[in-house]
Amino acid sequence: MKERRVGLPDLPDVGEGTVVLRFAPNPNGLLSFGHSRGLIINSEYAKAHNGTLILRFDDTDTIQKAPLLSAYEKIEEEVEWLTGLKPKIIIASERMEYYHKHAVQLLEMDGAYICLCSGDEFKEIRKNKQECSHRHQDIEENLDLWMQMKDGRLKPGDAVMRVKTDMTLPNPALRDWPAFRIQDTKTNPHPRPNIGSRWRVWPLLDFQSAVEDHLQNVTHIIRGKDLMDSTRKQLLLYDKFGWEYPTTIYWGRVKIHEYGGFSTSQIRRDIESGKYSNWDDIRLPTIASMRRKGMNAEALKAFWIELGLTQKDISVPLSSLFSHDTKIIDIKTPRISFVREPKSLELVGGELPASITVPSHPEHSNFKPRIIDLSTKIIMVEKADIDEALSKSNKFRLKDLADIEITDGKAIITSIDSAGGLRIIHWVANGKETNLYYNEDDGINCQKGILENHSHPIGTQVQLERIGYAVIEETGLVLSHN
RNA sequence: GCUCGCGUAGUGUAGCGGCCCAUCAUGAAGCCCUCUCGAGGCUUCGACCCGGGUUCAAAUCCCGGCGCGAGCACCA
Repeated sequence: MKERRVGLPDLPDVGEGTVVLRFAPNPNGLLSFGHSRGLIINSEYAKAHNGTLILRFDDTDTIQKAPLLSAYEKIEEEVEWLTGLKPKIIIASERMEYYHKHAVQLLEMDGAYICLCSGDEFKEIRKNKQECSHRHQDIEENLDLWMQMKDGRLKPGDAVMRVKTDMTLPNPALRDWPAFRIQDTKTNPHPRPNIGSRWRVWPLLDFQSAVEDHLQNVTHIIRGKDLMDSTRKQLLLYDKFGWEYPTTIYWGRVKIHEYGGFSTSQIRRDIESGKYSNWDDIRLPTIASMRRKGMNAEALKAFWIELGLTQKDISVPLSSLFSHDTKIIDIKTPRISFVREPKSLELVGGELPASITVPSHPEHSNFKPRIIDLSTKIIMVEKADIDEALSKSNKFRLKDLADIEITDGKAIITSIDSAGGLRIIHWVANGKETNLYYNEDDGINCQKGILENHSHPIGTQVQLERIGYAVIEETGLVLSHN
């Protein structure tokens, strides 16, 4: 039997120098679940090779995916939470000089031209493997047009800079791809105050990313296979500059059963319109939301490492992620009782003590035990359990308390010690009315119930016995998962 | 339409010429343990997309088919 490989495959092409990887989100919103893959895979390799992780903000679109000023710091914090690493920060919008410098250099090498075709016109030309007239402008003309793009004589939509590849390339995506376009930053200023309306001519992803990867000595690019053609475009650019392209690795598409299609832009609009309360709304597939619900960074890490780097498109249920999380949180969550649809029962008979002490965890004694006052002799149990009592057996074991027999709303104690063989149910004495919130089909459900009195601070993750894990918040409980 | 990529149990994943009547996890079923329907332990179930070829030998290499996905934006 061959040995089973565990964890991530070895990183290929690890040379003498330091390994440099990057994670490059658009700060038009906070990180979503999907981002965590790129972050974890790249950071794990960086850690394994004692290399560098670059967090690069690709904030070069001020119109369609305008950056969110507050996202920069928050993403940085999310990255540290998720990876445990302090990444090197690069902000594309603050590095425009470099991109412009390389643009001019490329024009001077006759490796690019300013194209005045409309998008539709060029689409047709590309499809037919033709060349547009602008392709044959001489270098001086191109440099002049570049100036016109920069100084405002050419308006957004009038011109783009295209990298001269080959219009007969079999892959249509690679034919003279666009590298720079004009954005009206007077009416749509960049939200970073030091950038604002300073630039009109902005690089597109393929150019900006390619140049920056070279400038940062990125050694490995690991990303989704939807960016394969992007690599091929960038390779053509690297050839012109005589640079060596990093090693690239791709992963396939992942779909989570429970998550529909969503985009950061859409989430942002929905938050702004009030559909969602914020980035940590429990319905959202964001890192902020998952964190709020108690998800562990380690679970996310284990989950993505398990999926690995295959290029096949996969679809996984959320329960697969939760099973990793359960393993991590089970030992560190104190147990507490929460009764949904409570029905009260009066305890009758038996030698009932005034209070009992119950452990907060079945195996670990590092939690303070719970002391439960029984002086009122009234307890609450779940309606579903009572219903079962009516239909099947009316005998139960109240967990950690007593064997009982239910008749007419009374719980007659038959034994304090467990006689065994009885169904064990949970209960609450002296609880507080509390709401348990959980998301289901893009809606928030609220389950009312009685939560056992406790002294856990806000933010504590607990296990609601027989129900699942939840986080205690100011306004109630938020279900993690069961 | 053109281009690229991918197809191993229900879901993920390992293996990438002989060690494979195929790994591990998850899931389902059952049992054990436990004063939770949680955790833990054990058992069982279940897969190499199809068809050719190469080879003494193919999940693994080649070709064809089929299926799935992505790119062809003045988004990232």
